[in-house]
Amino acid sequence: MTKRTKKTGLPQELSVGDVARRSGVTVSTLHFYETKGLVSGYRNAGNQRRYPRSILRRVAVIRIAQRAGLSLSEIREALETLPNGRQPSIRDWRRMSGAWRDALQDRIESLLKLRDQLDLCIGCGCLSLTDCPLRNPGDIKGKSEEIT
Amino acid sequence: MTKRTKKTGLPQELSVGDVARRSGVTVSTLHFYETKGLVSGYRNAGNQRRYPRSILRRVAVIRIAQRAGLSLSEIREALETLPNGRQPSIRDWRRMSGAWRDALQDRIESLLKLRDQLDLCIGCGCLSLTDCPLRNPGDIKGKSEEIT
DNA sequence: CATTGACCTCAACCTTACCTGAGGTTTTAT
DNA sequence: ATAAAACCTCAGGTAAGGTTGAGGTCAATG
Repeated sequence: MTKRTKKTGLPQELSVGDVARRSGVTVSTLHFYETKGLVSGYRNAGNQRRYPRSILRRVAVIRIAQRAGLSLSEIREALETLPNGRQPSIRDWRRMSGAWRDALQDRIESLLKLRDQLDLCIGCGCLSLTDCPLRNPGDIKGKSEEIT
Repeated sequence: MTKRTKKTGLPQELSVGDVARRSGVTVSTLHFYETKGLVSGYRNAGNQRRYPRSILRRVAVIRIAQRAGLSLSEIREALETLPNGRQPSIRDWRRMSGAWRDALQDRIESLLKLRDQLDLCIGCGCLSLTDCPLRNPGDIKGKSEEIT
């Protein structure tokens, strides 16, 4: 554990281990995120990673975006839109999370559609290639030939 | 293309290429599925794969289950519950797809929850570690210590 | 001031779901 | 009968998202 400020009991800079414990990701994941350009920090005299407390919010944002279905590279791109490497402010967070919410909504809608098709088709069980929406996601009508 | 029955114009047995064209997966995917125990067929005198027409339904079922979010090994397990390697009947299909529908429903619900939390938190932007549901998916209250 | 836990780098490995290509055989069409 | 198209096996590759381990350094503790 990195040393603590006497007054607050809160460390002002965090080691990888601190960040790992507090953010719920492993140290190796933090290293990995660093190689992918998702997080960064500085090094102390002994070449050990040190992070400002804002890293915690950044990692939280990354994990939320992952849950919403974004890939790490999409997340990196989104984080890169922050002016000169700033940590996400409330305003930034609002903009990014709004976009992610919409992507998430799209995903949800396509899953709902699949679920409804399943509901329909569980009853009939036909799985007709030309007619069943489950087999024909794009709604492309088959050739004249019968298939299944 | 495998040779066709004179009467119907429909091949009674299908080659990998036929299956690929008709099912929308590639030949290499069919090979791959075979190594994973998801599909099987027999071999002709020249060691080429031949499949009964029911393979098409089987592949369709696999792809639907994938879209619903199941892994290939889960799908294999489900297909293995079919008595003595039978192809899925309407009854089987109903049982499996019912279970998948429920798994899909769970996924949808967790995404909906995430979306609603995003909606709430887009406004506030706090991302408080101890209070924000987005940062605290399991609803576990943090330690006494303040974190972010 | 020595020990022990935490860190460092780098390379290799893991899982899922496939794809690619080399080198050789079989089928189909002409 | 022959050439082209399709098929075969097997090894190796890809991408994402990490994990593991070796060999060595740094820092907090008694």
